[in-house]
Amino acid sequence: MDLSKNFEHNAAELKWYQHWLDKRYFNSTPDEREPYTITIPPPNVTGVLHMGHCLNNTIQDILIRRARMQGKNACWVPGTDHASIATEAKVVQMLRERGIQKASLSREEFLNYAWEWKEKYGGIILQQLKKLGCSLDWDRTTFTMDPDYYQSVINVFIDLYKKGYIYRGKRMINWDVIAKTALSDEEVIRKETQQKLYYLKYFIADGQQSTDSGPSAVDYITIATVRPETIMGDTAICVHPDDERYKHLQGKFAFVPLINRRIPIITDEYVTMDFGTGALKVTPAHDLNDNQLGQKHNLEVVDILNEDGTLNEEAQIYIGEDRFTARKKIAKELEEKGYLLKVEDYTSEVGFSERTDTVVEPRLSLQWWVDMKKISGPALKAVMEDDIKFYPGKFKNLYRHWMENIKDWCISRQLWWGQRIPAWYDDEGRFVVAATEDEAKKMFNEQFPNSNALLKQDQDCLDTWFSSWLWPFEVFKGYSSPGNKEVNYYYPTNTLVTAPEIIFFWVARMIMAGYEFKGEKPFSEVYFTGIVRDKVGRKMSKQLGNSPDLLEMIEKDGADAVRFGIMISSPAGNDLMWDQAGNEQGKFFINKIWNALKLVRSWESRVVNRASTDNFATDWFENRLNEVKAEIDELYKDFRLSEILKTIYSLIWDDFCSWYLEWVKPGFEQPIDKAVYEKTVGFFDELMLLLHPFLPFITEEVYHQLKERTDDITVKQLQVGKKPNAAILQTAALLKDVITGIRDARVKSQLKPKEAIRLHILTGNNDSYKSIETILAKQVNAETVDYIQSAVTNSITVVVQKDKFFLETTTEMDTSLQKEQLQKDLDYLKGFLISVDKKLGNEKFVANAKPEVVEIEKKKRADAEAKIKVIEESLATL
RNA sequence: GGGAGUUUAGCUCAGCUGGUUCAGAGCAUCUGCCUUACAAGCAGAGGGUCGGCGGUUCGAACCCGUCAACUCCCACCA
Repeated sequence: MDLSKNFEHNAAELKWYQHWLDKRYFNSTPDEREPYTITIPPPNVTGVLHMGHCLNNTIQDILIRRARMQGKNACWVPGTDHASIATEAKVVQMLRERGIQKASLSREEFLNYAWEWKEKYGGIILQQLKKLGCSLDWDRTTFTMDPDYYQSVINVFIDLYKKGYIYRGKRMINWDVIAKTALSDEEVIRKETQQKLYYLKYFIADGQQSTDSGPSAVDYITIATVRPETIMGDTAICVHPDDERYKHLQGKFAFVPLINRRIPIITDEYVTMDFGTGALKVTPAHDLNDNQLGQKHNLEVVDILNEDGTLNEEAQIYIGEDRFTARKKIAKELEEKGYLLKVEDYTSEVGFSERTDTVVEPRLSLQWWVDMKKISGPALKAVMEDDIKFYPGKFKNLYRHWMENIKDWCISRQLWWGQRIPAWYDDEGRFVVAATEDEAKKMFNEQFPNSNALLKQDQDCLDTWFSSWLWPFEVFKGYSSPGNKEVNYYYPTNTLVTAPEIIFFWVARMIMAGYEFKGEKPFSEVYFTGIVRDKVGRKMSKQLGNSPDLLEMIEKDGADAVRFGIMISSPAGNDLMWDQAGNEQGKFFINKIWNALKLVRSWESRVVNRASTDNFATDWFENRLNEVKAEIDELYKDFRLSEILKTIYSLIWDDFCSWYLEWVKPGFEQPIDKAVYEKTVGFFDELMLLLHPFLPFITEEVYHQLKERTDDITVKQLQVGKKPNAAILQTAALLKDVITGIRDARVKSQLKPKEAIRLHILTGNNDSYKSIETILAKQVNAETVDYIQSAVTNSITVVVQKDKFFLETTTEMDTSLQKEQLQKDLDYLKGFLISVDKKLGNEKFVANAKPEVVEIEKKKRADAEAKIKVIEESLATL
C-alpha cells in the first residue's frame, strides 16, 4: 500500500474515531482490574466548545488514555449541566425572538419550551468533544436533570433539611435584576469601577420644625454617596460617636432631600471618620452594612426597588425609572435644588452578576440556605492532610481560607429551569418539606391539625451547583441507588481536572457532598488547569473576539495538531499563552513523524537476512528509550504533561529521526539488515505508544501503517521499561559530540558536504571507538578511519574531550577559523582552570565542602589541564 | 485592607535537596545546504549581571531580608 505524501488528518480522524466507537474501547464495565475514573466537569448544556474546554478535556483524555494503556479499567464519564440561569436566559431570549413573553407562559408551558430547546441544542458540545478525540464512555452520558439525578437532588435537599442544615430565612442577598433571581456570593464578580461620589446636604430639623426648610436653612450635615437614587430609602444618618464635628448633632434629626423624610442622626463606631465626610446615610434595604446597622439600631426598612431594578412607590419620586436612569435624574434635580455640594470621581469595587453581567443589587429577601459550617469539617481536613491532593499545591491555602470562613449558601433561585424546591406552603406561609404533594399533605396535616388548606409548592428552583455537587457519585447512581455495583467500583474517582475559577463553586462543594452523602472523598487528586489567554496575555472571551473557533481549527490543522498546540504550552497550574504557532509546530511534528514512517516503510522491500552483527545504533536507541520511559513515568506523577510532550517530541525528532534513523539508514537503494529493520519498527511502535495519549489519531494511523496488524494502539498495553545501560548511553554521548565537533569543523573550514575526508583518531583508548567508528565515518562523510600515534600535519584538528581528530582532505583548506576556535577554547579553559584552582586553594572550601564535591573539583582540574595540553599541541601543529 | 503567585535568552517556559551534567529547552534569529523520508526539512552557530539592592555561606538562579513591577484570589468602607 502506498503512503500518501502527508498525513491526511480529516480522513484519519473520522475513520479512527468511528473504529474506536465500534470496538467499544471507551466503554467501561466493572471488572477485576483496577479502575481509573474521571468524571468530566459537565459543561453547560448551552455551551459550545472553547479553548478552555479544549485544554481541560485534552488533559483528561491524556490521563484516561494513558491509564487505559497501563492496563487499568479506564472510565471517563461525559455529561452536561442544566446551568439554570444560563439556560433559562437562552430560552427566554429564544422566546422573545419568537415574540413570546415569559410572563405570559405558565411554568409548564415554559418548561416545555425549555426541554424542546435542550433537546435541540443541548449536547452539541459533547459532539464537539468527539472531534477532539476524547475517549469518553458515551453510554454513561448524564444530564443533571435526568429523572434519577433530579430526584437525588430533591432527596438531598430533604435530607439536609431534616438534619437541620437547610433553613429558610430573610437576609440580604445578591439580586440579579436581569435574571430576576437571587445569587450566591460566588456568583458575584467584583470589578473595579469608575464612579461618582456625590456630596449631599441633609438639613437638620430645627426644633419643632417638621419639614425641610430647604437650602435656606442654616444647619445641615453633608453625606457622601455613590448611590443618590437610594436616598429615598434612607432611614438614618450615622456618625462616629467620637467625631467632634458632629457631636452637636447627635440625637437630632435630618431631612432626606426631595422627599422630606425626617430621619434620626445616630452614632456607631462602624463609621470611618476620615472617609467622605464622616457621615453615612443608612439605607437598610439596599446595602448589606446598612442593613446590619439598621438591625442594630432598630431602624425602619424602606425598600424602594422593584425586582427588575426600577424604583417603586416607596421611592415616592421617579417611580418606574431604572435605578441608573434615576441616579442621573436625581443628581440633576439635587443640583438644581441646591442639595448637591460637589461630585468627585471615585473608584471602588462593584459586584456584577457572573451570568448577566449586570450590577448586582443587595436586597432583603426570603431564601433557602445551607448552613455550610455543618458540613465543611471533613472536607477541609481531607485537603489539608493530602487525602485529596491538589496540583499545584498552592491552591490548598486558597481552599483553606475559604473553608475556614465559609458562609451560608443561598441555594434558591427565582427560576423555573432546574430542580423545584420541594417545600409546600399553605395560605398562611406555613410549610413542610416533602418529596411529593401527597406526602406533603400528610405531613402538613400531622404538623398542623385541622388545616385543610390547599398546598402550593415553592415556585423557586435550586442553584445549579446544588445539583452538580453530587456529580462524582450520582453519575453512577450512588445516591439514588446507594451501594450499587458501579458506584462501589468507580467511586471514589481518581482525578478531577478543572479550572481554579470554580474551586469554590464546585470543587469544595463536591468534596463536602462526597463526605456528607457517601462518607468518602469524591476523588483523590485535583489537577487545576490554567486559564487560556491569548499571546498578549488577555483572557480569551467572546467580547474581545480573541477566542479562535476550535472546530474550524480542528478541521484545518487536525485534532492532533490542536491538542499538541494547547499541550506544548501548558505547564501545570499556570495560565497559558495560547498562540496559533503551537498548532503549526504540531503540524510540523506530525509531518516529521509521517516522513519517518515513509522512510522506514521504504526499507520494507529491501530487508535481507544477514548473520547478526552487533549494531550500536539499535543498542543505543533501546537504552535511550528506556531512559526516557523512566523520565516520563516520573513526570506523570506530577501531571507535568507539557514536559512529557516536550520530552517525547525531542525523543522522536532528535534521537529517533536525527540520530538513530540516520545511523541505521542504508545507502541509496541498499538493503537493510532484517534484525535492524525489525528493531526499528519496534522502536517506532514504542514511540507511538508513548505519544498516543497526546496525539491519538496520527499514532493510531502510523501504528497500522508500520505493519499489518489486527489490534489497535488505543488499547495496546505499555511495557515497563528496563534499566538503561549507562555505558552505552555514555558512548553515544561521545559519538554525538565527536560527530558534531567534526561537522562544526567542516563548516568552519568551508568543506562541502559532499567532500569526503580521511579521518585519523588520536586517542589513549582505541577500543572506545571500535563499536562506533562505522557510524562516525558515515555521519561525517569520512572515506577512511584509522588510529594514529602522533599529530597529522596539514589537516583540520578537532578536540573532543581528551581525544584528537585529524581531518585530511584532498583540497586545500582554510584553517584560520579553526585556529581561532581552538584559541577561544584554550582561553576559556585557562580561565576555567584558574577558577577551579582558586576554589581548591581555598582552605575553607576543602574543609567544609562534602568530599565528593572536592573530588569533582579535582577531576575538573585534571580534565581541564589535560585538554589544555591537547589544544596547545594542536595549535602547534597547525 | 488581607493573602497567594510570578519576574531566568527577543518570545513561551524548565531549572527538584545550594556544589558534576548549572546557566538550559522550544520557538524566533543568523550562516551554509533543493543530500533520493521530510525546505513543514538538514547541518552548524550566536543570544542571558537569573527583576534591583543587601545578607547568610567556602560556594547562591536556588536560602533570608528589603524594594520594584505584573497577575490572581478574598474582604461591606459609604
